[in-house]
Amino acid sequence: MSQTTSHGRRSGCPISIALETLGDAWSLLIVRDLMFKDRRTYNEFLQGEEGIASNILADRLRKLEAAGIVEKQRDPSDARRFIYRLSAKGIGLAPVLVELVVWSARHEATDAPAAVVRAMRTDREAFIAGVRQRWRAGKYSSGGQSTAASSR
Amino acid sequence: MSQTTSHGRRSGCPISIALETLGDAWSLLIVRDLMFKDRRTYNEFLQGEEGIASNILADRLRKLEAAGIVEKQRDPSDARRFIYRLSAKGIGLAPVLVELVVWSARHEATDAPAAVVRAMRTDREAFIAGVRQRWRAGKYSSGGQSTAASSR
DNA sequence: CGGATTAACTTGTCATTTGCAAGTGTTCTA
DNA sequence: TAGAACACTTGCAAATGACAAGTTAATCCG
Repeated sequence: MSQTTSHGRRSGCPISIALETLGDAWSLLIVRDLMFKDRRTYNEFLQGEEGIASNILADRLRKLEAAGIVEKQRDPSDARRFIYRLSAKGIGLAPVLVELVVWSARHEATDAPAAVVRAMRTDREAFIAGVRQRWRAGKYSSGGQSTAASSR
Repeated sequence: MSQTTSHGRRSGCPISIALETLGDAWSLLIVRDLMFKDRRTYNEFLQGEEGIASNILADRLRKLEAAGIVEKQRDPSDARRFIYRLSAKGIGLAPVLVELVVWSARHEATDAPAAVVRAMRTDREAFIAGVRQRWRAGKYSSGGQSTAASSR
């Protein structure tokens, strides 16, 4: 590790700092799972369509928690489980992910429902507000029962 | 490489697809250099404050070009040089980077000028329009002479 | 014109990270 | 109380990353 600055970052650039935590192939997918897919446990992440390896998942969850993006707590109703949630800092990534989806859907062939992408573009603020609301609602309930990313 | 889908992507999720190109520690920094710092040549990227290794830089430039995010051409005024520019797809990442800067500046100690961050937040659309304009202006001139990221 | 310089890479080597398969320890559940 | 669930860990081979030292081609300078 070659570092120039006093606090161990490669530079003070906000983009660079963000990438030190999020700049890899998996971290933002975990955030996506938490934000849009309501996945909350280790096994739910493991079973995601991209097929993350278990050791990498454990490592990334640890780092996301250390970065204050994710919070971990035992499931009160089943002590084998841990429940992972986004922190306020984590849910703050919603605009970034929304813009990334819009960009990707515009330039690549994705399976994102056109209606959702349109909602992200045309009702951007409302869409993000909805994500935040769902997050707040899920904060104290174990089983959130809302649709993952509804348009409107 | 373990891939499930017919076109070699790990999934059809737009975020996952974007991360296959941009999900590493360096690619978005190159985009940042092109978008905000007016760096255009290999050596300018190399001299960036984060200290990318030369082989990694060459690799990422190749991949960004293959992904259609960056375009490469010989410098007409000096045939030793190549000039790298963002494509339309590349400049389309402006909203993503802007949101990333805003998020990062809010949650970490960065050296981003407060005025710039405020402009990004409060005049978001105007800021992005400005980035796009500078990009368009630089498209056919070799030596762009505009300030990197002015507020106002 | 010819030797020094500059620019853009490549190559070699070693350290770190990743991906896969196979465990391990703890808590439920029947 | 025996098994299954869950959240990891460990071991190892392969891929990727960092660092230093080339290499090749095009200018610049005398």
